[in-house]
Amino acid sequence: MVTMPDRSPAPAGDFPLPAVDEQMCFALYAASRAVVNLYRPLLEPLGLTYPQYLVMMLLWERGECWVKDFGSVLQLDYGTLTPLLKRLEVRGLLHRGRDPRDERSVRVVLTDEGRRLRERAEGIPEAIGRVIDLPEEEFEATRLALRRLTANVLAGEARLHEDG
Amino acid sequence: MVTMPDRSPAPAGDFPLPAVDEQMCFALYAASRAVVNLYRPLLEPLGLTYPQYLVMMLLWERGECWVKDFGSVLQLDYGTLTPLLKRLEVRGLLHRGRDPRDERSVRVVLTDEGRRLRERAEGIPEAIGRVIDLPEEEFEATRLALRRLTANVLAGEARLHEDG
DNA sequence: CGCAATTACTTTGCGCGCAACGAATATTGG
DNA sequence: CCAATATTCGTTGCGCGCAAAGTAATTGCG
Repeated sequence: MVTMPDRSPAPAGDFPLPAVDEQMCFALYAASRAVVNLYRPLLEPLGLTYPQYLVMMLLWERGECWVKDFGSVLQLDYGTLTPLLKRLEVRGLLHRGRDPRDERSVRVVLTDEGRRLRERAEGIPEAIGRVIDLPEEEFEATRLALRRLTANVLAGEARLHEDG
Repeated sequence: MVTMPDRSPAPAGDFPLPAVDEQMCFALYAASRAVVNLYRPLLEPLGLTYPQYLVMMLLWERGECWVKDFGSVLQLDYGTLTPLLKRLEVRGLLHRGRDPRDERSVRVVLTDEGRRLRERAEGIPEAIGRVIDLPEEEFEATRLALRRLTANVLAGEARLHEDG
């Protein structure tokens, strides 16, 4: 890398592309990262990352899961889930084991320590809500709009794959 | 890892935690990843990842940038930007160089090849819009709701840091 | 002026996310 | 029953995203 001359190059011309910070995709990307960053200091005392917290919430809700359940609910693939679950197992929060009736499947169950961690996580959603501080109605409307958006995106993607 | 017995363990009890797939944070996380996945096949022919596309859009808009501009607009830190910009430089899409008037700052300018790439990217926003297929009004409302949400999150985060 | 604080960037380490490839088990069709 | 196919999971490689620590240049203050 070399030092550069002082002049400014000519701008790129007219702009058929919308400005980056006015596009839906960027609004989503920025909002998602901002919210995950909000969780970080609350999850750090529990020793959890945000995706690990999602996995633990599903386990707290169901008590047990198969790995493919995490995949279908959280939309994560095995390349992400396998090492993530291994780390949680090493930390003693869960056990993993093959289903004897179908040796392909891996069942995941909470340990007592994993169950106990739930109590320390109970205040998190409310704490997050206080910081975000949006009217309940607007908060709910935004959440539902995101679900419709995601559903449309996944449907559109499927449409592309089946014909063109 | 060992095979496991057949029985299901008892569920975790009552659920003061809302279900994972009904929380705002997960709606955001899922929507953001779904949309980025929608861009992937469109960006792959250009040899760009999604964050690289964001950087290029800002450059197409301004012609040149300082590294800290990417940081403030895209909310990315140097640990992400430095290697990303190096990869784009190796690909010949931009040049990086120290500002002779302030040797701390690094200026980033498009190469001719980087400018030419813009033409191949022009159809992307419209193609994405066709796949998402939401009424213009709802699309816009969701985008603005996300901007308000992000603004509130960042303001709330700042509030936590200044007093407690 | 001198020196502490600040700014702009780089580097390292770690945990995702995802594609691509591969392995093992289960299911289905002939 | 056997072969082809599908399902479930694992591994590898790469590019983010972020924290923490470090470097070099500039600014601000007494």
